[in-house]
Amino acid sequence: MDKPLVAVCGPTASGKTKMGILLAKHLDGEVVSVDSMQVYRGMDIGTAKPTMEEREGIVHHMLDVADPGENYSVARYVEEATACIEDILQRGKVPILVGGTGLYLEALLRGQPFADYKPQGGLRDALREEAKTLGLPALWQRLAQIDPQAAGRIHPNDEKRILRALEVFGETGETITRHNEKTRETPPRFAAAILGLSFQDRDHLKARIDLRVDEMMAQGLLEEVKGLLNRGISPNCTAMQAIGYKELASCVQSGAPLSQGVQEVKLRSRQYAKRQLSWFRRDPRIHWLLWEKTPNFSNALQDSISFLHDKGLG
RNA sequence: GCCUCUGUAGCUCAGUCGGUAGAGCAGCGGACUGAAAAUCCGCGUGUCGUUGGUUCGAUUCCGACCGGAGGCA
Repeated sequence: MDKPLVAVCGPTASGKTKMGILLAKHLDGEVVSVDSMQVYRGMDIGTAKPTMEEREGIVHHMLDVADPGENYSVARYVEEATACIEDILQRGKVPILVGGTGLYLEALLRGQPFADYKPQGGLRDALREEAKTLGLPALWQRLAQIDPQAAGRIHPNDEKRILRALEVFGETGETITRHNEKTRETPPRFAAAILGLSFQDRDHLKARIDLRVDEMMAQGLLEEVKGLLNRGISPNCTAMQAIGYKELASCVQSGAPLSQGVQEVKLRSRQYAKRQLSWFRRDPRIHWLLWEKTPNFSNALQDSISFLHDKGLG
């Protein structure tokens, strides 16, 4: 705690990257990406990873730290990004956390402890298998027996969370409810001044998303996706769940018209932006900067600086 | 020109034997603690093409008109 840093969050295509770089230049900082997909090497266009030119000499961390074939996770992210932040602080620079993955940002700032085991063990697969054979309701019933609170909180259709709760219990002997309680008891590791970027009018965000997807196609997103498939990256792995990748990959495999795939990417991006907003909007710490129609970075920078000043930064 | 079919939510369509209507998708809202660009939950937003007629009452039945599709000439 008590280590001040800056974060920039918001929905996709809201201008976080550019804002982060402006702040880093102004505060003599380095950017730490908070993005669950930009961690993968070779996934550049579709994840809107800043190019070397766009970075303007600002050092970026947590990009290209995993192979698309690996299964990355929040736990690994928190560990690695924490090390980056500590290092930046030690060198007397300001860490600027930039990205739209809400869970990663929250876990990172909180210094979230995770249950001490490797999820690669067979239990997760075994549970998944049981869900198929016994049916999900049976597993939810089991959860209700060992952890009624969790069962009350987790919807009977939410397979991922039911399996996760049973997994934590199976691996550690502790319920997920107890684990979560313990997490909440530990004080946050970092204090951050958090800026949130978005548009006043959702239609303007939609327009920006559409435009950006078209730009990605022009930059060769299709080739990037084909390249990953040719390298033998499975369409089932986590990296290929990324928006833009999974739609085009299925286009390539099914032979469906590309225009249809592009429409799908735009649609899924829009829906993703809504989920991001729903995550960030509930966070009262966030200082929002809302674009009128298009981003106005110089105004935003001024606004940010005075906000940071109030927070004792800058 | 004549005949047939058709017009219902933003889109695709169901339905009302006459009592003002409902699905999927889209959209909107929400949840989220080791896959999170993932996963899950909730919400119907409507001159039932227009206009006359019959009727206590018409989106529903009848006529005319308008738009769309097809057929015959």
